[in-house]
Amino acid sequence: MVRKTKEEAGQTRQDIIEAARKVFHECGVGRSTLERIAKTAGVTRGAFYWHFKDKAELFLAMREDVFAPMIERTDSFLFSDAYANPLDAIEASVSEFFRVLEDCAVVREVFEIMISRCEYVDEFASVQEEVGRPAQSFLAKIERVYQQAAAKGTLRAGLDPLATARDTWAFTSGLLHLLLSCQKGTDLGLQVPAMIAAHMALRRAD
Amino acid sequence: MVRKTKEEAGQTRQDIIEAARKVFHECGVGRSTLERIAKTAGVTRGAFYWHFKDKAELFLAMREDVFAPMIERTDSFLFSDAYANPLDAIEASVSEFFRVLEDCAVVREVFEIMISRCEYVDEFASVQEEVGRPAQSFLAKIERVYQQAAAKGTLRAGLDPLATARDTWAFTSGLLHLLLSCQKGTDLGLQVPAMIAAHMALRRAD
DNA sequence: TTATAAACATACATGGATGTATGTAAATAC
DNA sequence: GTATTTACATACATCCATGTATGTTTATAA
Repeated sequence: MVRKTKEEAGQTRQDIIEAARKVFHECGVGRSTLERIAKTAGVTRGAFYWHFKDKAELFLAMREDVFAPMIERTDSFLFSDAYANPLDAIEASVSEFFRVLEDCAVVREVFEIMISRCEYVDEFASVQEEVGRPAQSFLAKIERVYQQAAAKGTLRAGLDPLATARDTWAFTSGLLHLLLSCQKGTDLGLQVPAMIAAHMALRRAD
Repeated sequence: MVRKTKEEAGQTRQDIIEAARKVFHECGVGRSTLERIAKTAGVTRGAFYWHFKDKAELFLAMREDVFAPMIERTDSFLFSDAYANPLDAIEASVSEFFRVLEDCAVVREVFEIMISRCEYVDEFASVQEEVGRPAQSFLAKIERVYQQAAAKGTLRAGLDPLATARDTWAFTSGLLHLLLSCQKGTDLGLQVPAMIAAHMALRRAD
């Protein structure tokens, strides 16, 4: 019972990714030993080295596993034409992001690992750039949507779309970090929807 | 030449803290060996174990070294009575924070270590709480100042001081994280003063 | 049907980090 | 001026994590 079918091998790979998430979250990436990850997945380090080059590659795989669907999902709100007011699309997209973060433990764990359980040095320095890229493109996206709002006259008079986008960008990033690292255990989570609504209300035309 | 005077011993301790900052910043806290920190400071691990219990204690000392003056400084702006408009105090305080962050390499290094070069697990889990406390009290402080602004009529009509404080709180946190982890190397730093000004302008009464 | 290679498990080699125990010279207390 | 303690340096014991090399079985291609 050594050689598995391609399907079974794929499952093993997925098992390792999920084990990594658990162990990374519990021990931090640096202190997580490949031995422990393998054991948690019910395999040996042999299986790990077969599927991944090293810990960094596993980390990226784990991240990609939840990142791609997440971005796809929030973008679907952001670029939906179901909203007459572009500001509603932004609010819905941001709200959805934090709703998933609240409801989905897997997503939350991955974000917690990335934010406060990983040291971005050496092999992980490049990882940090990859993590920063979605943030950068989020800024570009909401700037465009704010421009649409300005064109439609739903953005408060006098507001510059780029400046407004940057403010929302920082707000979103800050909320994420406060939720997952600084203010865990407080009731901040309950305030999130109201905070988002208040943030957006400030930039709506009267 | 083994026993030093109290003064010299204090200098040794400071040397170790500064060496730790360098090494932590370069290798990350987890990968930083006490051997290397000691060597960088020009001492041996013996000196380290004399002055500190373990790596976590050193980390806290390094942090305290720059945190306390930083908070004292920003608070002096926040609570200064030199500003007729409390919103100006908030803007000055936040601006000063990011100015120091930009100008002072030591401060920036410590924040970069705390944000993206440390894993907050085990002994460091309590450290994370300590790091979160200034954030929590910053929220309480600016809420009070926003209340003062509301009382003086300088806060935009209809804005709730607490909600407004939370927004500024998230904005500030996000800007810090974007600057130090996600967007290093971009020109975001240049935009900071304008972003702060725009953020505050949005909540000023006409 | 056989050869090949996939999908691991096992074994081994290596090196480094931590913590503690001990040694020691000089500052300081008395 | 002596005793004591400080402020380290040195030496030692222990343990573990990584990476690679090798072995083994079976799916799969031909």
